[in-house]
Amino acid sequence: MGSGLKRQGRVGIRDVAKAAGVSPTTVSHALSGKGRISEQTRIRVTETAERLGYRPNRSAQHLVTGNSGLIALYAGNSSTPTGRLTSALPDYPFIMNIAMSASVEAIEQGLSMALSSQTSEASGLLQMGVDGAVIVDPEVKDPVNEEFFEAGIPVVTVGRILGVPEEMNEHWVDVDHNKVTIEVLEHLKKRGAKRVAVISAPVGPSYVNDSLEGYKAWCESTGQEPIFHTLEGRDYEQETRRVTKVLLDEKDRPDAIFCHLQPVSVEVLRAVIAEGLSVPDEMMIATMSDDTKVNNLDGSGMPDLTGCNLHPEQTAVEAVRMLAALVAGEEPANPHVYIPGEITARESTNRK
Amino acid sequence: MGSGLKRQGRVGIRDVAKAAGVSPTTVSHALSGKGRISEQTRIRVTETAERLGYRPNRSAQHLVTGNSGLIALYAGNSSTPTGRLTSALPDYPFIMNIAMSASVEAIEQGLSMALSSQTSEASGLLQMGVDGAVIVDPEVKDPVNEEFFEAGIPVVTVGRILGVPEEMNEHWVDVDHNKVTIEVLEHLKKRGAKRVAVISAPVGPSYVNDSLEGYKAWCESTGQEPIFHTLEGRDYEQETRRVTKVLLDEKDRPDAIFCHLQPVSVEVLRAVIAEGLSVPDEMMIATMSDDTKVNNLDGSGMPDLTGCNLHPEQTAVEAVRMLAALVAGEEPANPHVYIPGEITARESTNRK
DNA sequence: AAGGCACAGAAAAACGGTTTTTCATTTACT
DNA sequence: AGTAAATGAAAAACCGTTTTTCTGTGCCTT
Repeated sequence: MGSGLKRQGRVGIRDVAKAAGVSPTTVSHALSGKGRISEQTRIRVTETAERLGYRPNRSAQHLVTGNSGLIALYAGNSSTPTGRLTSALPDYPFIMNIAMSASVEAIEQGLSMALSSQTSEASGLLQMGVDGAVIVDPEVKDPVNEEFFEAGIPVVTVGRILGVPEEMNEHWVDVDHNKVTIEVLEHLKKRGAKRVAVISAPVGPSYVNDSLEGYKAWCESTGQEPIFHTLEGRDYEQETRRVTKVLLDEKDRPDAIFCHLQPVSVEVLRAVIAEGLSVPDEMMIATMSDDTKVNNLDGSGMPDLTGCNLHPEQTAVEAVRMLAALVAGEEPANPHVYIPGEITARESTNRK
Repeated sequence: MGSGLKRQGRVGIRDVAKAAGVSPTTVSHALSGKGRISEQTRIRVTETAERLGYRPNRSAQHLVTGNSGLIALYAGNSSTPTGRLTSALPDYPFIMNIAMSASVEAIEQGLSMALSSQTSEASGLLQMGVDGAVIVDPEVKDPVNEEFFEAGIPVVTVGRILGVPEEMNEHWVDVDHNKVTIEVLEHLKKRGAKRVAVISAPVGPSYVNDSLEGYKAWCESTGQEPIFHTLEGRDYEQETRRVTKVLLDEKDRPDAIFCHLQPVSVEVLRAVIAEGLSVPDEMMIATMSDDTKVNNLDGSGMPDLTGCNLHPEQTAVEAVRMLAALVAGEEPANPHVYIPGEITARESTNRK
């Protein structure tokens, strides 16, 4: 008997209360830390709950607190130069890793997360009454930002929105692109690079600014003249080849190139090799966004690309935690979180 | 006043009841079609609800029905030969598109969806009490299948589990790979191909079998001798180059190659061009999995790759709908759904 | 004409928590 | 000593649905 019944064995707050010899109220208070109860009771209740494997029913919690328990993850149309209007989510492993980790962390926090990569979807979720949103690589131009802001629901961005008043972008998590850029530059220098050029992603996302700032500061301190190109056109592959050619044809040719985007660095790698230069001996190449699946080019005759581990998982977890706090009405410990990234050295910079 | 209060204006079932001059019970019945009420009342109530913009509170619904309102989307470790143990989700745009569309359809169905790509995550969600799961490209070997099955929660797979008893894989949505394969072969033939070779993904997922079956049937009917290679090794790029070389060196060389995997066909394209053959004139190349971002190779000097539109969005929607029905305790209209795919002809097969 | 039976709808009882209110003890203060 | 305040915990109310049970009707049957 009972095998056909749903969730029948599930232990509820009343079971815990009975087992601990207290009232349901006390259990609720003990676990949430909200009421006034003695430390002794709190401990006893907590242990009992743990022992029985009590898990509060999320629906019941959300019902009484009045929120939906749903958060949105929005990664809008990417400004990276793919040449087509494409949503960022499916295309970039970095963002996908964020989505995955965010999803499991949301569950952990008693929330669930819906994916959206288009304005209409985001608006739909807003109508639906989401409790909050994580916006990945936000852009000033994107109307979605304002929509969420005006709806008054909490938002945490991954990356900052540049050029808006502080109160419109109060909470964010960001990878320290400035620092990781400098780390890469130092690495290149240590491996013998004399002149390092940068091929930057199109301006828009904050990471582009941060990285370029890091580069300029580094040039300042090392005395190197800055050499950088920012991609702009619709066809990034062609643009990349053009820029690469310009760099290779310079009288005082750089001997290392650092690109923001992984596909760009692959293209650079191809172009450089096609030009007859050896990598890494005559030219070192590194990328900021790292896609391990693609960067490991074993057997293709091309060296594996040095990249950066930008810790998408950790970034996601921090963003969701911050958002969960905001949704619960608490002010997060720190409204701005920087995640450190680090270099993943591979063959393309392994000059001896 | 009230601006600080949460969701205060939200219209509930009582508001609708009051406006329609009936009891909340009647509203519930009118909307769900469950109780016994007159057609006239049902219409009046439905219109009132519509007019007021009534949206049922999901948490309240889930609370009373006893389920969590959460479904899992699981895409396990891919068997495609990346050479590394990598989770399928972030790497394949096809799967990501499924995840995105599934997420929004879940919301539409009053559910929310959690992503998982690792056994541990899937198990965690199971513990958490998910109401059901969508498993993408399931494999017999994956213990997750059995775990869900034994937990007795409804599962819909995208693609079939081969070699298990019917009752272990009752519900699935599948793209008709057999048919789409034949469509590609017919396309190649019409463009003048005399001998078409196939480079297949490693066996495991049902689509590999289906496609190869289609190929064999087509060969049978056209009288062509089947020429196919199945990738197996850990290093698919090297393996692909080896296989391509074998094909090119044959005495009666094929003049068209159809690959299951998009990265494989890119590698084939490179190898063929490197060999000095012109595409599509001397060799046509097509792929089954289509990644528009990567296949459009404008400006790289390589022709765009002909692929197949496998309709990941539609697939996802069907799968989630079926699962939603199962979760609600209904038997879906059709336990097996085939989604038609079609060819997207591009330059790599545009022989004149 | 009375008993039974559909029928349409309303009232009441869950669902599993949280929050507010109430109550019974201590402790503290004049 | 008597009252006020502080403390710890229980009781009650509530969140917004669905489900179960109940109440009137009017109609059919005999």
